[in-house]
Amino acid sequence: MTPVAQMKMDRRKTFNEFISRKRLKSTKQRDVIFEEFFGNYMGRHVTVEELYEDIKRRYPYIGFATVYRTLKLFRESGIASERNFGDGKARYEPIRDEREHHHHMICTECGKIYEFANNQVESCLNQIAKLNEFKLENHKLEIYGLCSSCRGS
Amino acid sequence: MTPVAQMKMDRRKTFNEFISRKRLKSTKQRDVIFEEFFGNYMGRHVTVEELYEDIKRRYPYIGFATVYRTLKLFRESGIASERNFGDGKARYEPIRDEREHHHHMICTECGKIYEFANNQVESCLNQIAKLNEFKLENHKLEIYGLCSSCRGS
DNA sequence: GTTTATATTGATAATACATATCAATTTCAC
DNA sequence: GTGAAATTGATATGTATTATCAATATAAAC
Repeated sequence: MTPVAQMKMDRRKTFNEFISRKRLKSTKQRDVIFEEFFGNYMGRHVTVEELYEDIKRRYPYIGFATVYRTLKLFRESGIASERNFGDGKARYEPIRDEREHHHHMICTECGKIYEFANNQVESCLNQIAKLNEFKLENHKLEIYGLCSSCRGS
Repeated sequence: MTPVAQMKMDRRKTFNEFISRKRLKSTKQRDVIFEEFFGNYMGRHVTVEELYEDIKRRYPYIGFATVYRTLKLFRESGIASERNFGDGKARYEPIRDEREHHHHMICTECGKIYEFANNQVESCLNQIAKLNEFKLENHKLEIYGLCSSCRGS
């Protein structure tokens, strides 16, 4: 099994456990959205609108609000993260590795989103939190600027 | 002159230069909003609504849209920064020292916002940008978690 | 100082993203 | 299978922000 397939299975397991722990129900719609999200949007940052449009083509019976609600469930269950890069739209991203936090560089010219991870930053943040007696739950780090392609023009 | 008063004067100068460079006009409303923002909101993170309500008490003739537009001008001219801490409302903050970037810790329980600055993080980010041939324009870092008061309860 | 071109203002309409509502339907524990 | 409870999709509502526009204020030209 490929690592990606393995990961997807892990997320499915996590989500199923979440569903049963919270006494929720598993539905066809949630299955479809899960498959689409974890099948086609790995490493990407999809808006609700985009995911909905994508799903609607093959599953026209699935409603807009359901996509919203389901992505929120993904977030609550810890298998997806929600981001906001300043354009007013929430973006969702499948979580690949829950241990290694990664961050984003957003090109202000072309809008492309690059990812990076850095251990030194992580340990800095842990230290800062500790120093301030702050119990770190989550953190977000974004770099805005010009990517190598756009800085030339 | 106190450092704060000096800083305020510097920002005023920057803003006036911005105004004349862009062939905009200086108005009573912009003066009032400047005074209020740089007088009472240093080190704070005010929403447009809050600032508007505050100003309206003494200057009822100043409209909502004007406060919006003016804060946007402050941001464009580089004397204020805009933040979004996930509650859907933009928050504005006077820029005190343009050299030293600072960041925020947000308590998910009481909503209180703490600030911190860290040289090591800054140099890390510069390095990361350099490594990726990214021209760094701006960056945002937020830590979410429980503050020392809230983590006990 | 007067004229004139242009920016600004405030009230409000419009937009956009997100959430709430609710009757019909589906799921699942029994 | 039955019934309680969750879910769904369509749509209404809410909330933050932006656009519109006639009236007004500003500043440059004269």
